[in-house]
Order: sequence, then structure tokens, then C-alpha cells
Amino acid sequence: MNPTAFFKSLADETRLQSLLLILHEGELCVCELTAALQEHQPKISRHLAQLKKTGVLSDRRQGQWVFYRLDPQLPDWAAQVLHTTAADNGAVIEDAMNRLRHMGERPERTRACC
Amino acid sequence: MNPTAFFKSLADETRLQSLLLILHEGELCVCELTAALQEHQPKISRHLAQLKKTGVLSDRRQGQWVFYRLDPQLPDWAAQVLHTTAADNGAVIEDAMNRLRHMGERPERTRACC
DNA sequence: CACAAATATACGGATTCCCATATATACGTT
DNA sequence: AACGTATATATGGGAATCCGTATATTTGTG
Repeated sequence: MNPTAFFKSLADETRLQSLLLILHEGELCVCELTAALQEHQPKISRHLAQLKKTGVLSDRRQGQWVFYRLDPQLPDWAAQVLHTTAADNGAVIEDAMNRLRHMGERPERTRACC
Repeated sequence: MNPTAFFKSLADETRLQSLLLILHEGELCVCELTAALQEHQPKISRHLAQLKKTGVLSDRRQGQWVFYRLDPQLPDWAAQVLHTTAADNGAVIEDAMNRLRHMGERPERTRACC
């Protein structure tokens, strides 16, 4: 993982908020992020695709939904950077977290392997 | 310190290398960074000015030289991000460190206050 | 197989970013 | 004051980035 490329991934409001939300929730699907951040779906999808391509996130499909989470292979230092950032910047996702909590009809999760 | 703005500061090869070198050495002047990174002086100055403007670095003039160091007011989480990155990415500044070590005529430092 | 929901991608346009070059400013020395 | 060194800034051009809209793809359901 190239550090500059990694920081480029974090250098966008939508991507950083998405990452912090995913970090907090474990995994989230596109529609949840779209609702929480109040952004158009293609915008969210585009940024998630970029984060996946650079190895920050990985995804799994479950039925109609695609859930994104931190890539388990993300280097420790990079994961640490994210956790450090999350710990001191809760305000960044405060509004989004509230919207997420009050969102009706969130898709049900099943285990990755049954 | 806005996290997105902070990460934008790190999302450039020249800026990140400069920061990691400064972190390692405590403080460096423009001419040392120019030599270590083998870049044109205006390019280095421009990036340092940007890092200063966003509150990541601060500078002090000593005679003809201007030394840059981490801004003492940089939030802990941001400093931590830098240290975490430095700890696992020594390779990023390896060549530059070698050039710095073999650089002749490095300017002498005096204490900030005499 | 039609249809709706969730997600992904393609396309242009607008903005931002980065650079090299040229020039200006500040300091020290003579 | 004149000159050399170190640093800063201005300018213009090219590349990368981000966005909204339109459209394609995938999946589940009837």
C-alpha cells in the first residue's frame, strides 16, 4: 500500500465519511451510505469502487445488496491511521450517524458463510 | 483541523516525503529538502507554504535560511497519524535520507532563543 | 419472462491541482 | 550600495479529480 495513494483515498469528504461510517458499523451497503450521507447513489458507488480498487475496502454481495467493509488485508499502519482519525473526529459523521439510526428498512445481514 | 483537509496535505508525494523527512530530522530548511528530494526549489517552497497555511508545519527564519518543523499546535491525532505512517514506511524516504546524509555544507542550527 | 430495486459504469463539463519558468523579496557580505 | 545566496510568489498551461445525468447490469419477485 503506497502511503500517498492511501492518503489520496482519504482526501475526499465523501470517501472519508463513508470510511468512518463503515469503520463504526463494521459494514454498510450502498443504499445505507446513500441515505446517511444524503448523496446521489452513483456518487457513493463511484467512491466506493475507488476505495475497493485501491485496496482500502472489500465488498460482498448479499442478494440485491452489496456490503462494503475494510479490506482485511489493509496494512496495520493504514488501519491504525483510520482508527486514530475516527477516535478524535466523531463530529465528522455525527449527522450521518443520526440519519442512519433513524433510517427505516435497513437491509438484514446474514453471515458471510452460512 | 479538518480531517479531509489534513489528508489532502498528505496526498502528494513531495509533501509527504517532506513531512516524513522533517519528522525524522526535527527541522529542515528549504535547501536541505531541495537537495534531499532532488526537486526544483520553487516546487519545494510551494508545497511547504501550503503545509504551513493548513497548519501542519510552522517555520522560523534563521539568517538566510527558513527552517520548517511540525506545527506544535498540530492536533495529537494528526501527529499520531504522521508517526504511525513514518514508523511503517521508512522506504519512502530512504533515498532522500541518504542524499541528506551525504550533503555537504548543511546550514548550522542555533537555538530558537539564545 | 416482464418488472422493480439495488448497484455499477459511461460521458461531458467544471473545477482543482501540480508543474516549470520567470521574477520578486529578504538577508548577509563586501 | 552592489552582489550572491536562500526563499517566496506570480503566471499560464496541462493533467487529474469530482460531479450530475443517463444508462447498463444484476438480482429478486410475480
